[in-house]
Amino acid sequence: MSADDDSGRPANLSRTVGIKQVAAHAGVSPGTVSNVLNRPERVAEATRARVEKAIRELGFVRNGSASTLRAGHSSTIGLMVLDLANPFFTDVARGVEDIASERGYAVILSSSGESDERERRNLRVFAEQRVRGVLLTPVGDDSDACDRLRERGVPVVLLDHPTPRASQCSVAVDDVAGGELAAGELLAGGARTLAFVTGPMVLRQCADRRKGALRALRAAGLGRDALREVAVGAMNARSGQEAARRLLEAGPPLPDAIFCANDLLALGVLRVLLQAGIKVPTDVALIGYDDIEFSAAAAVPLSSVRQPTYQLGRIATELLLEECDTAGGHAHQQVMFQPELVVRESSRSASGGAP
Amino acid sequence: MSADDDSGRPANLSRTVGIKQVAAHAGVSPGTVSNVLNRPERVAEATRARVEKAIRELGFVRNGSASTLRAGHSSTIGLMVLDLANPFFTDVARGVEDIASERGYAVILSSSGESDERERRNLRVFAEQRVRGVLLTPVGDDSDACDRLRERGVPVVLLDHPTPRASQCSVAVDDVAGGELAAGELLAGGARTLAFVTGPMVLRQCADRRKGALRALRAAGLGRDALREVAVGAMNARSGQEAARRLLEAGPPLPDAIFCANDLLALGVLRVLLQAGIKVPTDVALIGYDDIEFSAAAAVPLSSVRQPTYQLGRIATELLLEECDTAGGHAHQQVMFQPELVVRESSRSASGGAP
DNA sequence: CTCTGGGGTTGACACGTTTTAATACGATGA
DNA sequence: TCATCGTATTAAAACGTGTCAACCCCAGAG
Repeated sequence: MSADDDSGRPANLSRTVGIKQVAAHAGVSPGTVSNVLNRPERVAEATRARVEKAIRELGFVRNGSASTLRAGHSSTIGLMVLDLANPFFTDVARGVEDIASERGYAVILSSSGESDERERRNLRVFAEQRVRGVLLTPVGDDSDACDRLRERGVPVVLLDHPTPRASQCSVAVDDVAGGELAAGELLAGGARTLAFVTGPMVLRQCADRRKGALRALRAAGLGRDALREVAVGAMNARSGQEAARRLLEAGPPLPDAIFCANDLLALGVLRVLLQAGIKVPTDVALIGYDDIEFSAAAAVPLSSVRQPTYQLGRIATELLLEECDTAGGHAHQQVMFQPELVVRESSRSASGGAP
Repeated sequence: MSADDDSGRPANLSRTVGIKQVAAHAGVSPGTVSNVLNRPERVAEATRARVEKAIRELGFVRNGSASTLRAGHSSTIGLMVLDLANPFFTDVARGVEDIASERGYAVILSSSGESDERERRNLRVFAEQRVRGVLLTPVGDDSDACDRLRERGVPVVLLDHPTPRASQCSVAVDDVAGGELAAGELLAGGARTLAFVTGPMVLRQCADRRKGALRALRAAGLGRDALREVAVGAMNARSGQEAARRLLEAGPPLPDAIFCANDLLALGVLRVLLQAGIKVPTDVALIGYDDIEFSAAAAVPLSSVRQPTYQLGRIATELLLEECDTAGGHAHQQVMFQPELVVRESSRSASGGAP
C-alpha cells in the first residue's frame, strides 16, 4: 500500500493537472473553471462549489506562465536595490513586500550590488519575466535601461532616487538636507576640519550627501578645503575599514570629525579608529547615515540620519501598483521625504555640547 | 533584400516584438530564430548573423512565460529564508545568487519571516511560477508543503536544515555542536548558571542549539536547573531587548552568563544590559550565534559561533542545480558543516581567562 | 401557445515559444 | 544520369490559460 505508482489513487502523478483536468473532474468546461478562478461572481453558486472542490481534490495550482502569456503581463513586480546586505534596503524591501502581497502581487527581489552591469542584467531578467512593474534604485543616473522598460509599457518607479522628470514616479528622501544635517551637527560640535567617507560618486546618494556637507561648511564660514574626501569602492563595512586606514596612513593631522555616507561605512571606520587607540568622539567625532538598527548598539553609539525606510517601500509600491492598475490617466508623483537627525554619543564631543 | 513592408522606421511602437517579428525582419522562419537563441551551432554563420542583427535592431527580448509554458519549467530557482533582515541569510543569499547567475539561472528571493503561513503562501507562488527548483529554510519540521513540491517534480534542497531522509539533499551546520561550543565557552569562563535566550522552539536552529547547551552543562557536571530559558517570538534585536527586560524583571540573581540563539538577539540583550548598568562580561558574560559582521563592532565585541554562510549558499545551489540538470540518476547528499567558536570580549570574564 | 430576455455555460481561438518531422538543396559516388 | 546523403531551413503542432461570441434553457410577458 505504498504510494509508489499510479495504483488507482487520485491523479497525483498524472503528469500535470491543469484547468482541463479540473474541468473534467467537476463535469464542466475549462472556460467555467477559468471563470471560477478569475470572475467568481459570474458563475452559479452550485457549480462554483463543485469546481472548487475539484481544485482542492486534484491539488491544482494555476500555471502562472500560461496566465502571463495570455494576459501579456504577470502579477509580479520586480524590486532592484543597491545592496541586499544593507539593512536600509532590507527595511525598504519589507515595506514593499507587505503592500505587494496585500494586493496579491508577488515580489522578485534582486540586488545590483552597486554594479551597473549587474543592474542591466537583472533588469533584463525582469523584462523576460514580463513583470508588471519595477521598483528601481538605480546605480547611475543614466536612465537608459529604465527608459527601455518604460517604452515596453512596464511602469518603473524610482526608489530612493528623486527625478525632475514629470513623466515618472519617484520616492526619495532629501539627501542634500540630510548631508547638511549631519555635517552641521559635527560643525556645531566644534569641528573645523571634516572628512567625508563615501562610496562611488556615481551613486546619487553619495553625491547629494556630499553636496549637503559642503553647504553646511559654507554656512559655517568654512572653505571647501576644510573637507577631506575619501572615496572607496563600495558602501559596506569592509570599505569603511579601508577608508579609515587610508586616513590614518595619510598622517598625523586627523580631521576633527568624520561624516560617513552610510552607517555601514561608519561602523567600519569606527572599528579601525578604536583599534588604533583613537577616542570617539573625544579625538574624532563621527556620524553616519541611515540609522540602521546596529548603529545604536555600536561600540560607540553612532549618531546618524534617519530615513523613513519602511514608508519608502510602502509608498513606492502603492504608486507603482496605482500606475499598473490605472489604464491611461495616471498622475505621476514625485514624493520627497525629509530626513531626521539622530544624535548619539559618537558626535557629542566633549568641547561642543549643547549651546 | 530591400525593405519588405516596414517603411524604414525602427519598429519601436509595434505592440510586441516577438520571435515572429524578428523572423520577418531577418527573412527567415520563426523556427530558425528559436534555433539561433537556443542551439546556435545548428544554424549557418551567415543566417545567424542576420538574425542577431534583427534581434538587436528590434530590441527583442525573449518572452519567458512562453518559454516556461513550452518547457514545463522556468529557468529560475526559488530561495526562501527565515528572515531577510538577518545578515546571516543575506550572506547565504549572496552565495546562492553568485552560483545561480553563473549558471544562467535567476533567483526569486523570498522570506517567510519565521511564519509558516507566509512560508506556505510564498511556496505556492513558487509553484505557480513553475520554478525549476527550491532552496528552503523551513520554519517547522512539517515537511508537508515541501513534499507537495517534490511530488510535482520540483527539486527541493533544504538550506541550513539537516535531514535524515536519504531521498533529498540538504546543507546544514551542526547546531548541536555549535550550541555546545558556545555554552562550553561560557562554562569554561567560570559561569555556573546560564540563561538561554531563544526564538520560537519550532525553529530547528533554536532547538538544536539548546540541545548543545544542555550537553555542555552535563559535561560540566551541572544539572538542567542551571539553565534558565527565555523564549521570545522572533529572532531579532527587538525580541532580544524584550528577553533582557524579562530577565531583569525576574529579580536580582542574574545568571552568570547568557547564551543567545542568535547574534541579533544577543545585540538586543547587550543593549538593555548596558543601559541597566550591568557590566559585560564582568557581571554577566554573553555569547551569540552566527558571527554576523556587526557583532565584532558591538559596544562590547560579541563572542559568537561562526558558520560558513556564503559556502552554505553556494553548495546548496550547486546541489540543487545538479539535481535539476540530472535526468533521473541523482545521488542525494546531506552535507553537514562544522561551526567554529569566535571568542571576543563579551565572554572573557575577569575570573576565567586562558587555562 | 409563442416570443423575449438574460443568466449560466460552452467551445474555440490566441498568446509566443520550442520541438519534431519533413523539405529543399547541393554535393558525392555509382 | 540517378540515387544517396548530409546540412540548413521550414511548417505545424503542442504547452495551459483567458476571452468572447455563441448557445442553451427557463421564467415571465404577451
